[in-house]
Amino acid sequence: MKRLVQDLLADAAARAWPDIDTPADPHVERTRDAAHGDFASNVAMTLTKAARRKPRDIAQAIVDALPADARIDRVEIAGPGFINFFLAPAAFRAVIDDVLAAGADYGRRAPDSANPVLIEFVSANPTGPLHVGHGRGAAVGDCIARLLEAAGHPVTREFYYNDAGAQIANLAVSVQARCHGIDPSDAAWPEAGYRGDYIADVAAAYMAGETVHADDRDVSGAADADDIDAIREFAVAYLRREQDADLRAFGVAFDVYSLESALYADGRVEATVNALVAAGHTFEADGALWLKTTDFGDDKDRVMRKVDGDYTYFVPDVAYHGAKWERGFAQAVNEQGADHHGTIARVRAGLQALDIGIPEGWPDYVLHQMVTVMRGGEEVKLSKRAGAYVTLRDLIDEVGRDATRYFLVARKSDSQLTFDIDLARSQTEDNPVYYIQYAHARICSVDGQLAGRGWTFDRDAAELARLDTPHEQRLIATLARFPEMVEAAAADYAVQSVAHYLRDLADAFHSYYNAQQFLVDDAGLRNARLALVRATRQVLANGLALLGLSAPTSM
RNA sequence: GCGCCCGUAGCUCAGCUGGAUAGAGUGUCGGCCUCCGAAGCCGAAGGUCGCAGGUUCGAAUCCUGCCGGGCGCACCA
Repeated sequence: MKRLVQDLLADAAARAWPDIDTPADPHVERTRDAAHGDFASNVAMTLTKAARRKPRDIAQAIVDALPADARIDRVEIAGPGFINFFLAPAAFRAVIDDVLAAGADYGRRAPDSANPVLIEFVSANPTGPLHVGHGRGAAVGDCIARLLEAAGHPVTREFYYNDAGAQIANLAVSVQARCHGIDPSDAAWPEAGYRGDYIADVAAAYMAGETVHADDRDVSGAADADDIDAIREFAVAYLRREQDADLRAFGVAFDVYSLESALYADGRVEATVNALVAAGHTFEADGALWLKTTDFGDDKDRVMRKVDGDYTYFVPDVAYHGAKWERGFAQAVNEQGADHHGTIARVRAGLQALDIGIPEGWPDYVLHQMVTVMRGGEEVKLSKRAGAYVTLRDLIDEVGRDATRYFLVARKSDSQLTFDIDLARSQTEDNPVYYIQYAHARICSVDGQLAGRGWTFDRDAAELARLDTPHEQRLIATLARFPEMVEAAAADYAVQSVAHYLRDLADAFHSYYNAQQFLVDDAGLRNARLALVRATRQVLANGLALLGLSAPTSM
């Protein structure tokens, strides 16, 4: 509908002012106040300079040139020069049939294989259990993936992790110490070792010769406390298995796992270094090889190869993203914690230096701010080394999967988030997610009542024209807004919009429910109201699915 | 010191990329179940949109400078 209004306006403006450059895509928005119609546009105000006329005069000229359309009831000029559109009631109500006909596809665009998107998220290193911050990344990333799918993109969910490097070496040393019976309170405990109790679990499993399955690999514990390579391989597999179990419990699944070690094994890292050297963007200094990332907007040059001959993590990062590009993803999204924002400029710079046609702003980044966890009125510090830990698993167990997911996506990811565990637990009955799910369950319940009274829903008997109360108007308008919301949220990676929309929709429904009886004797009215309510249930379910939440039929 | 993010009702947060009288939830106060589920509804109170300038018909939104909070600034990832 918004599209229609935009097209009419563009047409009218062009005809009213053939000489000026009128917008092909004029700004149109939904009104907040019903007195302003259903849609409003400010085009007239934006043309004051070019047309050298008063905004209201311009608006009048545009309105005079507006093509007639049966779907538009009337058009008014208001305020400083807004053009307000009032939809024809029949066109307005058509959304009910649209929803019922489309079902789970309402608000979704047909998949377009020409626009695949890769979204990388979580990407936690296998050095410990996932914590709340990873949980936010998982919830936000998965929700973005769902939004992009709804917007018609084939989506690949990818998890990248470092399975070599210094952190992993530290992990292996920590597990080895536990294998030798050393614990963090002993003098012999490694300096920066991971102190968490889970390290002891890994060591025990390794010494017991357990076999773990993770990421399509099986690894058995060699039970040899002196074999550091075997320990490392086992520990990585063990912790990856644990992370995946938690992610599955959270309703998050990945299509592809990428390992940093693979980039070395297949020569990709070496090839990337050679390409960068050949492109002339490198130099040697102080015994190290550097990349002139400052040529591409970074604030300082970066070391690629250290004095000891090893590459810095930044090199495989560039190699990895170069590979992503070559896999055909013109759109790629990286969802990460904001504490890694410093790497963005250098990764993009490295990709520019490769000179293989990657656009400057590629890939897109969505950064989520820190999650502060409160428990017992105190902040719980998240430190893997200290071992004080609020795991994602804890939250799922204590707060519930749906509520945890909802809380983690209901806020703009740019904002810091305070997750009060006690509050989330004690407030389970006041939880916003229940408010939304309750609306869905209530409608299902109405359906049950319908059958109990010997009626069935009959769309053809529904007299939709009788849906004229303010509650009904508001509910219909909210249903009509869903596709626009999905499109905008997908374009902006704005997961919180979905949560807020669902709140609004549930609100519109609950008010209606309390104001009007649906199961009335008058069949024309009853079926009309049922059509509206069923359409509402469908959109609630579609929206909940975008967040990865369940749509219970009873609670 | 430099860079990024955030300051909106007592508290937690929205605000559709510059629009009309700044909105929800929660908390406080007052109402609503012989009636499809009260995990609900209706109403009241609650604001210098951190501060100061600037841009223009119009600013919570864009620009600049301050103030406050967070996160980064490795030959760690």
